[in-house]
Amino acid sequence: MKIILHIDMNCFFPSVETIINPKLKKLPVIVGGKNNKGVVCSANYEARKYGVKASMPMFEAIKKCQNAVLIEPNHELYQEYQEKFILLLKENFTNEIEIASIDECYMDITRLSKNKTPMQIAIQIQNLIFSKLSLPCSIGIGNNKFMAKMGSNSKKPMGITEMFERDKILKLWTLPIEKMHMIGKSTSSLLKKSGIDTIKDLAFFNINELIKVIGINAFNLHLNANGGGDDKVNKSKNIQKSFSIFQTFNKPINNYDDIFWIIKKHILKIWDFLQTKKINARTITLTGKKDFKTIISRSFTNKQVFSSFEEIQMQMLNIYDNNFANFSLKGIGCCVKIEQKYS
DNA sequence: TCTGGGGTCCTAGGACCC
DNA sequence: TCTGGGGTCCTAGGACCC
Repeated sequence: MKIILHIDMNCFFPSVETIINPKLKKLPVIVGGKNNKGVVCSANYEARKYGVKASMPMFEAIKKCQNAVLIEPNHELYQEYQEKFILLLKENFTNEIEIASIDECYMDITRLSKNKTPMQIAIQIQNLIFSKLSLPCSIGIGNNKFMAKMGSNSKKPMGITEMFERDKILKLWTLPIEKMHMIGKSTSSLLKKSGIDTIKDLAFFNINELIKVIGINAFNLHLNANGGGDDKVNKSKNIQKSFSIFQTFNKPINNYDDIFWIIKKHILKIWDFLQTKKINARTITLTGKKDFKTIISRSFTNKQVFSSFEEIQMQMLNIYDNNFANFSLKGIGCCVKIEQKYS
């Protein structure tokens, strides 16, 4: 049986901003879109006291917390701090780390737990990250990734929660279905229509009936609801697969000159990224947002990797001409799929 | 006269996450 | 006052090859 940890940085973006600018300490901080536009990426606990939550529209957040310090997201900075805490974990604990997102990772500590309990290791990790980087985190401990993730979710900030088989009945099954990892809006609404309101309901639901409700995904979710799941910490997932830039406009646009410059601007950033990282791409995707729900994407794959900025630009404009020319667009995004190197 | 089956690559869209 | 941006993974279907 493996021992898996899930490390989750607490309100990571505001925490990093506070390291850079210690004056923010104890002030309500909201990282998100500017000028009343966009949504909240992340808010610290001082702001959350006022009811500010991630993914809430900015205007609403500002209304709830008028004295909040507003900061535009700086992804490069957060990336830097992610690298720092991952390095810290590798140097002091284990290489068996799977990065799950900018502020979370899984660790396989099976081998480390010969001499210490998982709880002791988790406490050490939490203390180390806090003392070296001033970053608070929550940790979940389980026998697979799902249970570890559910553990770290259950106590924030600075929590450590065991989520083993023996904890299933009290800590997992009592949760409402929408609190389950990988169950979002659409799946939870399907499940609720079938009378599944808690994770326990899901665990006891007939698997064949469940397949009829949510399709092939039923197997995995049913396994998870019963406390099982994937226990392989997969280092190969740490490789980035794509890179994209998206921009939403105040008003829909269909003027070709405007479109041309926006696409060019996006591709310049993409080309710069490819050059800096010394990586290649041969598949590009243009995404157009017609309204806030209707998103269309069209892609093109070249025989060889693209060798110049101009080549990508030409193909991207081609995609636009052939698929989007008649629409007004509320947003435009460009994406490249990264070709993995073989060694 | 009938028309398999395995495999790969590509595309579009959807669900989910932070 | 409207509802961001950057990712991952999965599915299903079509084209094409042998």
